[in-house]
Amino acid sequence: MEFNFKEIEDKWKKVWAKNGTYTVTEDPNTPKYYVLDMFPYPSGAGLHVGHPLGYVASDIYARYKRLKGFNVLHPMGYDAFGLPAEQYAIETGTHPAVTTEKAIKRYKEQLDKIGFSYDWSRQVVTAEPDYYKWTQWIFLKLFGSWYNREANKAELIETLVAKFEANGLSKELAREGVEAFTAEQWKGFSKAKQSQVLMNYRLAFLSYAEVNWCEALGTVLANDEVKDGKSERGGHPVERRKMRQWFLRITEYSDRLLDGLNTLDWSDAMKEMQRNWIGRSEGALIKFDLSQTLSEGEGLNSPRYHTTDSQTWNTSIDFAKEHRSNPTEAEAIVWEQLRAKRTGYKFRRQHPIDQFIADFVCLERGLIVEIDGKIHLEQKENDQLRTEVLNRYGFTVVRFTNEQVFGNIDTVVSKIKETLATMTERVIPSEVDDNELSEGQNSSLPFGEGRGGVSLEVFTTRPDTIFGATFMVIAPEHELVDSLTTPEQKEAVDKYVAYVKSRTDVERQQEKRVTGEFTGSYAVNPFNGTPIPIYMAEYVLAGYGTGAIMAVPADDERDRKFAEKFGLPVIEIIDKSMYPGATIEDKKGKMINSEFLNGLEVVDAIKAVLDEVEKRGIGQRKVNYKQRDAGYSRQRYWGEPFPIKYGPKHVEGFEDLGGAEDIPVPLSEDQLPLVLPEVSSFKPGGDGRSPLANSEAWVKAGYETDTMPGYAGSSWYFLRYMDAKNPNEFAAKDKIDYWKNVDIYFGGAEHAVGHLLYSRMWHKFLHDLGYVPTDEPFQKMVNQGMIQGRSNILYRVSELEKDVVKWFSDLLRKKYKKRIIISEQGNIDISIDDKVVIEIKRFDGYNYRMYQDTFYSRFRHYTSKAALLFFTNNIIRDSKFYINLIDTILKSSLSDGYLFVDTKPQKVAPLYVSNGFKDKFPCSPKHVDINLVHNDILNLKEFKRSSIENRESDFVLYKGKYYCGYEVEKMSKSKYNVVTPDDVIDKYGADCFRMFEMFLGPIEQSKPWDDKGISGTYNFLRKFWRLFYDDKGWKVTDAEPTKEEYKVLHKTIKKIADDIERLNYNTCVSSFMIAVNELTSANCSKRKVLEPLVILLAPFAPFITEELWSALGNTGSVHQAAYPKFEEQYLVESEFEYPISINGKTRAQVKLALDLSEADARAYVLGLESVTKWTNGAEPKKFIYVKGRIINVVV
RNA sequence: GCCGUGGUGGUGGAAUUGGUAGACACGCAGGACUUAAAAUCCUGUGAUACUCAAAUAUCGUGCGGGUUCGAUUCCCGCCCGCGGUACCA
Repeated sequence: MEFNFKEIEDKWKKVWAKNGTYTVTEDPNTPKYYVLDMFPYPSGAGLHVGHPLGYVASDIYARYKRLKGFNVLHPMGYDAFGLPAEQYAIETGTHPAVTTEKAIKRYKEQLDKIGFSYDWSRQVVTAEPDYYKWTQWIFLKLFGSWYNREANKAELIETLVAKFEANGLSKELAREGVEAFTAEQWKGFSKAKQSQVLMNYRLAFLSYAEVNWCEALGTVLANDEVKDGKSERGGHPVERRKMRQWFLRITEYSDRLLDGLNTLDWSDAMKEMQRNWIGRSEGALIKFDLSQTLSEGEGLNSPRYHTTDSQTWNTSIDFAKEHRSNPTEAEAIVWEQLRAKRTGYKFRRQHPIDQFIADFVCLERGLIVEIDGKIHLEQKENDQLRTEVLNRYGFTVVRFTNEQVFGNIDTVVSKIKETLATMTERVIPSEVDDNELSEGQNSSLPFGEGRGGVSLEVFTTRPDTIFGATFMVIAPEHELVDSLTTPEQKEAVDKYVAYVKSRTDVERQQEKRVTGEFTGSYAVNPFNGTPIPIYMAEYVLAGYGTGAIMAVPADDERDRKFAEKFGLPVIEIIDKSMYPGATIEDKKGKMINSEFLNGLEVVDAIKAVLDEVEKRGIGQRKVNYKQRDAGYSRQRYWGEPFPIKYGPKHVEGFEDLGGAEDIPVPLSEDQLPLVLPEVSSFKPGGDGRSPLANSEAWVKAGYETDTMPGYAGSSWYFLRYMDAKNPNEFAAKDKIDYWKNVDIYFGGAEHAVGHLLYSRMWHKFLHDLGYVPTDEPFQKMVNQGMIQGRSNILYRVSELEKDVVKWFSDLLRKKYKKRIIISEQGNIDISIDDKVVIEIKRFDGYNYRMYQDTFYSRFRHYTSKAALLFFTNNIIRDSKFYINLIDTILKSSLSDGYLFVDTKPQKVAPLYVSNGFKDKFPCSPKHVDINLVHNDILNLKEFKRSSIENRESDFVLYKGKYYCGYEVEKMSKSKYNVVTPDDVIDKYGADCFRMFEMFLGPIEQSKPWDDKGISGTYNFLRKFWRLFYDDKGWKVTDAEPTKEEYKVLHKTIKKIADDIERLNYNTCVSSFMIAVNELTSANCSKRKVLEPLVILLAPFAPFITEELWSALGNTGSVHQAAYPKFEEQYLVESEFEYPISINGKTRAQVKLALDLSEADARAYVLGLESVTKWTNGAEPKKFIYVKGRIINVVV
């Protein structure tokens, strides 16, 4: 009887489904075991061969644990919200729900084919309201909670409010940016003000963060949609833009997330990555005063700029700074218009005047611009008073509303300009004495208030190196950039800031070139007053520490490079001569050139300098975390809606606010789920808002238009599996108490610092509120490697002028050698012998006449040379013609006054060149769907049919064919390199597919997909089958196995059980192969050997084993059988064949009894001819005898 | 850049605690069966040198050093691939 996998697999799939073989229920009498897979995002491309790698591994483990007697929870579901479905919706108009449902159906089909033992009754889908109701519910809990640092756990916000009501803001409760208040004051605060204060505590809170804004697409882009500062789709410019967004206060959990790692059975690598991500470092905040002497900024001595007294300045400046870094959207827009003297006058923003902070002020003319409808309401309440006071100091105030700013910024700006035009220099009324106001300034008030305030604060982990700090570096987006920049440096700084703005954080840190710019200002070393120049550079990020560093070139590699490039001094401060081999960053050595620190060891110096810093009040010790609070808003449609309305218009009880609009108010639990509305269009809602803004009803109701990010639903799904259909709770308490947490979690290492940190935080949070009994969600973690794809690459020819000029001039240079000159400026791109000049333009498809006319008028006067206008598109396609043309002109007399304009390009279409030509053209690589490619040859017909853009494409072929390049990389839809398991299963069956994936190599290792070796696994299954059946049929006997046959069995039992526990599945498959090979050779078809072997193999190949189990006459399922016992007695050996090494090199083998003593062994071995050959009879220097391992003779 | 991880025959990989490098499988070559092919089975297969052959020697785990009787395994310094780098999932 032949092995017919199709029949067998169909048959048992049905039986399992009918019998509910894999359905589990909570059973307090059986030990539980929870085996979890990272759930997939159901992409339109379907499951690819990389997904099942982890699923097969976990399925084997789950099945193994069941055979070992555990009650195993092994569920599957879908992370169904996500960008791809939304992108598809934008392109095609298909609702993401439809796309997603289709994809899920396909995934389910594919998964079922592979024979997984999932309990499908527990399936969850994050995009279904039944599920996201609870995601929203948890969000409400986060919003309604704060982190009590004293209790070191999250608590409901009510406990905080109670504390405020009792004692006001106590020292323990102080948070950055929260102004002190008493209990009485708290009670007197408006609802809005209270809400604003509480926002500093909530675990889900509103704040500001930069996003990738693409004006042309009118949308916010994900980081991987941005390449080189341009949008990946369309190549439009992308800018960083600040927006108000939701955040999760994960930083409150940083320490617990770190400590928790010690209790987890994860790989060291994984723990290390999380530790480094959280990045706890102990150091100090140190304030560097700004230098007065070296700055030449305006107004230092002019009374006109003294706008408040020193005490008020000091309290106001913190507010001002805070506001500067967190402008409202309207303020940000206005600032864009006012900054950099765009109105002709210098404006400052968030500038303290008297006891107030002006939004924008032009000190020169005394004009204040106020934007209303913003967060700091305390100012609003004093509008009247404020205007009066400001007038008294000689200021005029103009006000605009948010609506005016959003509506028409141009009108606002021209109004400001008009007002400025009517004003003269600021007149200080006589009754005000500016000098009086500025009394005491020389000690505490800022030199250089005009340059941003008192001091520059840095965070450093190496305060001991402060005497080696020869310059400071601030992030280009640092809040003080504008004020630190001197007029002379302004242009350069603006240019640099613009450059940095176009780059992502990753690009900035990757940059190998050293870039930066001098601000023109200086700080002073707080210990010895040495002036230190302040630079800005992209390698300093605003989000880390204070966004400013003291650079110590002697002790930091990056700082050193920077110093070299900008010619800054290096002061050696640590003598490492007594530590040879210590690297520059090791904390070893003796301090030198460091005043009071001289002679101290680095570790002691750190302590000493910290004490001194605190004593002198120039800074304090501080623990800093690299980890930031987690951005939780996405300007997208396909995500969970926030259960939030904005008061007061839309929420009862908020009538008392008068005008303010942006106080978030949570929905009540019974209003959940807040279901995603239908929208008229999936395109962005305009002005950076999500497509939800396209729903009129939604906007009218005052709902938040952003949605939650991808990780919202996936941060807690493993809890829902415990009680997937519960309509009343996210999961019932008794079920959570039974299943507790995940025992083993299979997933990719790519989630190390995203999903795995967020989930841990959510779990800890739910634990704090008493909803889950465990503090950690995933006890053991297995990282399966990725199966990489083999992508195919097309080479698209660039038609950018600069690329083409370079390429074409290189071509010409080959022919004319040194006669070619490339011109950097003007209209001429290339000239040859000054006889022929060539201008190269990228033709945009319109205005051909315009190109022609400008060209003629420009070159008409050229009487002694030929001027040629070529279009990039045309030259690339027919370079021979153009070179011939040039050649003809050079050789003839045509050149005098000859003007040539290229004919209009036939079409503006992408041009691709075959691999082999790619170096001959200016090309950029582009992925192509591997389904359109066979053996690296592109199917042109199908390619052209695949999209509108492709239909227009042109090709440069090699021998009549288009050869693609290839690359091994992540298998993903966006790289068009997905291989699905379906074909493999059709051809070889699911058992074979499972075993082959395992056989490929260790699961934690990545490897490119290649099914070349699959026939080996297939042969194994057939060989196994043939132990039971031959041509004549069933051949299993009840005969007693031989000792050797038992040995084969028990060797295998031991090996398989050991390897499964260690998750070395690839060697399991090898051992099965060895066992089958040995039994085949021994012609063994004995039940006593084969039956246990069937059970051993069952977790790997569930179908064939079930069939054989039933054929052996068993009634139940093999997957519910008992795991075979290993018996040592069959493996006991009395002899071992020792390798005999001479000087560590194996030269001979000899069989010796295992209980032989060293002396006997020595005598015997040294007498061997194969040994005396090397020793020449002499006594060896050494004789090494490792029992059961090796014998080594040293001569 | 930073963090993590990997590099072994023509290929995927094995070697579990420092102890016979290349298990198992693919591929390839030769042979058997067959009219033939497929399938199946058998033999060989790291490189080099020598040899009719058997055998033997030298080299060999990304590169360069080191520790050790002995290193794929431990240490130091490099090179390259892959994953992550906070809005792909």
